[in-house]
Amino acid sequence: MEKYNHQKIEEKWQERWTKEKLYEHKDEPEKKKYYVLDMFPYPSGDGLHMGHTESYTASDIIYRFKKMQGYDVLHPQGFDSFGLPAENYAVKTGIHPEKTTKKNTDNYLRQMKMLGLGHDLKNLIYTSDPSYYKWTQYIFGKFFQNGLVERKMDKINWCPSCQTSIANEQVVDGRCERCKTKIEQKEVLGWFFKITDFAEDLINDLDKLDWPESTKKNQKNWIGRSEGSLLKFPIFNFQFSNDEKIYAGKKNKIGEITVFTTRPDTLFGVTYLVVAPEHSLIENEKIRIKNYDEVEKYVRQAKNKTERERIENKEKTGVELKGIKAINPANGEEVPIFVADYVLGEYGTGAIMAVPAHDNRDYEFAKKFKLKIKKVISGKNISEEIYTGEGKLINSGKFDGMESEKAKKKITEFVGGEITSNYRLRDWSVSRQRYWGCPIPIVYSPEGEAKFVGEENLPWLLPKDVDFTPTGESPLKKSKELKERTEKLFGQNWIPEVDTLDTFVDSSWYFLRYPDTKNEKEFCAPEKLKRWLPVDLYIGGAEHTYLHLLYARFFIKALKKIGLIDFDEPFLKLRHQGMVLDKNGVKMSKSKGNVVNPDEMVSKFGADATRMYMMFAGPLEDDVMWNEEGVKGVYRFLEKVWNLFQNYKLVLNSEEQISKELSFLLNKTIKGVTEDIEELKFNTAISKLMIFINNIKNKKLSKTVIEKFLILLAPFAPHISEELWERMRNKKLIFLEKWPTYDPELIKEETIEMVVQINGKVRDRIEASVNISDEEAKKLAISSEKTQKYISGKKIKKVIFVAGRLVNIVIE
RNA sequence: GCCGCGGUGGUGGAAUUGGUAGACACGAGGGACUUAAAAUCCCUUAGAUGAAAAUCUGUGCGGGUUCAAGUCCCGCUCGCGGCACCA
Repeated sequence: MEKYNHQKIEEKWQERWTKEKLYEHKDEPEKKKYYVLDMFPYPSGDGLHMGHTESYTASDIIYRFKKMQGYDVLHPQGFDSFGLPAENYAVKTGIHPEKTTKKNTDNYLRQMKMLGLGHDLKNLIYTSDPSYYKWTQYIFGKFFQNGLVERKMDKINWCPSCQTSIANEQVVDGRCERCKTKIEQKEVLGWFFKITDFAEDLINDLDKLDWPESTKKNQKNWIGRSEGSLLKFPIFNFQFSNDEKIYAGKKNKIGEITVFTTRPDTLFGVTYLVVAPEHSLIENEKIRIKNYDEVEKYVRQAKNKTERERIENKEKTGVELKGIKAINPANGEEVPIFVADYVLGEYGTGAIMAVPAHDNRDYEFAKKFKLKIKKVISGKNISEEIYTGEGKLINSGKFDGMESEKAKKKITEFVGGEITSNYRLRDWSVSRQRYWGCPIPIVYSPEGEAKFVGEENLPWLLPKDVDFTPTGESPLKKSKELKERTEKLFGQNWIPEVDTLDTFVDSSWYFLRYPDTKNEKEFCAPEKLKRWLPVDLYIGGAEHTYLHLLYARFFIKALKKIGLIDFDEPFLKLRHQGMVLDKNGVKMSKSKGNVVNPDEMVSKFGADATRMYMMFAGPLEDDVMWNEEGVKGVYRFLEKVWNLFQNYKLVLNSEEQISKELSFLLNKTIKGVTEDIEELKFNTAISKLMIFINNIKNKKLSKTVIEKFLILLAPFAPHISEELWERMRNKKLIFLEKWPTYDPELIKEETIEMVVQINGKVRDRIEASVNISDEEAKKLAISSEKTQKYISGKKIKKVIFVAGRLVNIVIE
């Protein structure tokens, strides 16, 4: 008997499939379409990791399954190939990112083939390729022309030593992750996409998506809608007599502060206002603020902190703006105004009304600065002076006795405020002071006016004459070619934009390109968009919940608004894969030295076993603990299958008649496996395949039984299935076969094991007809010997019959 | 602190969505084959009591709803992930 040689089989079929162009997509318009999409990888030097292996295997299973079910399936792949690591590598080694990228993507492609992944390699996408980023720039231009892009000040983390901007993620304890230098905050002018314009739709449309509930909830919270009111507080300048503490009374109104509050019902309890360090009031009232030096110092300190530092500082800090006061519009009371960094410039209006009696943070602040605390809502306090819930109003003039809910509206009306929604979501800053990214297709006139370079000038190429050593300025600024190009096209003294786009821009629309990757006239032909979009199934990590998935949704909504597409959500169904941990449940990382890579696993166990174990270890969305002991289990299973079916002659009986029992088992397996794959429950699908094999020993098999089983196995373990399929003397590839269907008649059971419970405890099991009547079942249950033991002499209160399952006898 | 997810045998996990808890697999123990080992095959494997039949207990903890709870509700607790003074 021939031994199962995974290496030989896998290499053979990977070559054959390529040769026979199995994965190359050909339009089959008569079939129903199915678009299954992977989150394309960033091609790092480390190659594919096990997380990719897991999610790509999952989508590959769906691809093969749907294809055999008769769908026209699009299963593309590409690379998110712009990005920082390649640039950093270039700084270190002088090797151009283009070269690194090519090397890495080639390695990824080799690994994907090695795993038996069936992507259409004739339609790959590289986001760093001009033929792709031409359309990223085209879309940017469309957004620009339609008012969805805006240029404003942005705050970035700046490392003075590395001379570069640093992502939040790379700031550790306020210091640069790499060189440990203290990070500064720097203000730069940058481009923003107005994602906040779509906040409402981004929340509401989540309801129509088949996405994990947790992901939808998280996105909702991230966008963070809150209902509240905008209220205006007039501000006055106070004239003081000689003594600072005695002022002559309110004189001139100098303006007003608008606050956003979710609790307008507590307006009467306001005892001070707070503005964020960024608030324009401070700069505007410079002359009137008597302690401006102190205020300015505080503001400077606050602004220089990173976002995280500002937040981590639990102790409340702040400075009163002396010389000006605000008036509570509800009761005319004078209240002091503070600047404090617990109020954020970017949220709401950057100013709050403080109600220390009913808000935790205001309370802490008031305690520290010895400010008045005025209770205006009656409610049960839990061990503290503050009550943050709603209730009946007190100390609120004519609103006393009113419920919070109603008072919110009435008080807002009373002071001429406006009821509104506010979002936590911020506009998306897309400018990066980097080289290896998509150039922003903008040029500036000598007067400084920004202009889109125009579709005729796309792709607006990334210049090559650039030294990427960081100097504190965008690398493209050093390109002579870019400058000359700009002047040649637009005139003397025109200057190019030198920032590049956030790589999330590249990945926000790539799935629109796949159906038409070679199109030079459009990012995708309208009829192809119509046929293929939206994506039917998207598989990828949950870490993309907030950025990528939200940005892609925004792109679709923006493109629809502009009229370039006619659907409003990109991904109808979304599933996540879990993390791959080591066998002790610890995250894999280079520093811990516990990283397992696909190359190693495939050479040891083969692609089929590696794929199958990933899928068998647990539900797709759960974390997988990579345990080689566990891989053995599926390997043994494959060996068993191999040994059983490798020889056509040994396997077959001359007669095709198979037992009732076997056809029952086969049909049940077909049903179960089909339904499980449909729901991406691959672990239980595989267990059903195992059960089938465990139960066919000593049974007479036929060609069709074995073939049907092989087709069921094929999406999970494509190589071995194809090999055995060929050995069954089939000429056509297994993946061109039809997915088997089952006969519902053949899996009907005639008898069941009916459980008899007494007070909910199982006391007996009786063989009964599936169609047993209520009355008969109860009679049978009560008359059983075992049951009698428990119920004799007791009074039966109630008997419950659940068809096809059980009888529960309730006794006293 | 807030948000999300979760806690089932020695281990990974299953459970028709309120109806037989522990499918499938790993590991472990025993046996067969072998001079021996590996591989393979067969049996046992939630815990307790028991020679056995059997009985009781059991899905993080405490309550509740129900004829019936791993599944639903309330209160805790522990673990993981994310976000962070969001007014």
